[in-house]
Amino acid sequence: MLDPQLLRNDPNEIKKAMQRHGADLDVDALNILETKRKEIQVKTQTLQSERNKSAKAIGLAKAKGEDIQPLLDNVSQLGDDLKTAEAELNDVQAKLLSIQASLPNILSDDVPTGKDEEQNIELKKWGAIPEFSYQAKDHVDLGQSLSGIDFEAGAKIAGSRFVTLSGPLARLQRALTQFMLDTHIDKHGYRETYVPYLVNEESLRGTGQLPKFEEDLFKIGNDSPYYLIPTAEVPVTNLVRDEIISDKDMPLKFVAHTPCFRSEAGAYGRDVRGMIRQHQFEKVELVQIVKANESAQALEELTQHAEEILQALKLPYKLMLLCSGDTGFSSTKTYDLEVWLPGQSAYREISSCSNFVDFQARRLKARWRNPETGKPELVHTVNGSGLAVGRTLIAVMENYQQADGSIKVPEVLVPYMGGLEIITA
RNA sequence: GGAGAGAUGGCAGAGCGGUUGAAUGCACCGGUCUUGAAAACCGGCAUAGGUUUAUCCCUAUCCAGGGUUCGAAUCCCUGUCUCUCCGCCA
Repeated sequence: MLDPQLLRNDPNEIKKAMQRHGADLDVDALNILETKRKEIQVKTQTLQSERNKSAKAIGLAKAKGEDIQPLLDNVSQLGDDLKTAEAELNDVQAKLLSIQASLPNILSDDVPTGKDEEQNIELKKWGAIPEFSYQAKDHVDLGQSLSGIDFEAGAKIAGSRFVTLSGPLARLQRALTQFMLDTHIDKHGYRETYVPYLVNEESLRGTGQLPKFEEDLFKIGNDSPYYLIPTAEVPVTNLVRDEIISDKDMPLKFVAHTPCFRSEAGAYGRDVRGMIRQHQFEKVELVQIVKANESAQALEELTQHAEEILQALKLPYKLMLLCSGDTGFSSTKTYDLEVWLPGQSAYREISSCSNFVDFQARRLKARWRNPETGKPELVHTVNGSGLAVGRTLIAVMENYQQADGSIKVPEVLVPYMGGLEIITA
């Protein structure tokens, strides 16, 4: 959520910023509502003030044993007026809030203007693209010939966009997860966290998935529903909801491994082959809770931490700066890491790292106490995948494939594979 | 699943329906004292919103949402969460 103060003071400037992020703001409607809000709020507060005064007067009179009936007569109308005014105020404020909730974050100045992913900027290319003396196989073929990936079984048990892994490939996915966690914990200083995979509505509001993106989520129950997490960002970032963090605990750096669940409602026909786009996938997520002036730097570092995993696995990748049109709703600036997939002869997203500044924190009421002022200040939140494990598995399989269909185990993973160096059928 | 207890400031913990935004203690900040520190003493110390150059002032907030009342932290209802006992269970 944007700073309402900002919205009030300079709506036209916000409108411009919103257009860059592909949203619009009806300034006139906003101004009308704002004026109305002020008027009704003043009226309501005046009435409340009157009520409080007379209630006190009555209390005093009663204590002295005076006749309070005339005072009571005086306030008979007040209650109804107040109730009407309060109802009106609630109404206006709800409307204002829904406008605010629908507005995306203001993009950072260094985010290039652009329509879609075509206009993203390539900042870096790392690693040599492997060459094969044969037509490179994709992970589907590799996995089936190794009897380690079974899409039919996934479909039978659950439905489309589900998969089962077994044997060494299942272990390879676990090895990747462990390797990522260990690296981030031991080398990058993150704190391991275990969190619920089902969350309530409030948590999803906090991180901005609700109210706008409900169709991307799996919902369970109706009266007070749970949602399957689409990313660990939701439960992990909500750790700091309604908290005031002590200065000496800042910054907070969390890493969590969770399954992620996405309905992929808008993705019919996209990536239907293989396990690129699943309803359920594993991800290791990095979350940093930092002071306001530290978030830009934190994004750079966090992205670096994700890159180091790819480098350790010797997987070729590109670092992309997303353009305005491709940057997510809550983000001010996003880097994507795209890994090379020989089976597709293409780079595909494997990590997305974003700086949300105070946008999530405002909703979350996530603050830290600044010792200089003694006052609580909103934190900044930064997060990114470090990495999407399912896609990393694919990348390893395809990049480490050998002519006979076997897969070499990346050096850093061998200890996690119980010494196994080659996965064969 | 059954029975009971509870939810109050950064933390702990008081609070007869009536100047209670809330006692007290701890923590924190400033000061006195001290060679320095500790102790002691004095003072300050919630959050959000409205108005304001600013001070002031006003409003809201004692888990959440309703209700009773001139007036609710306090009474009633509903929900959420926590704790204790019993049962069940990985």
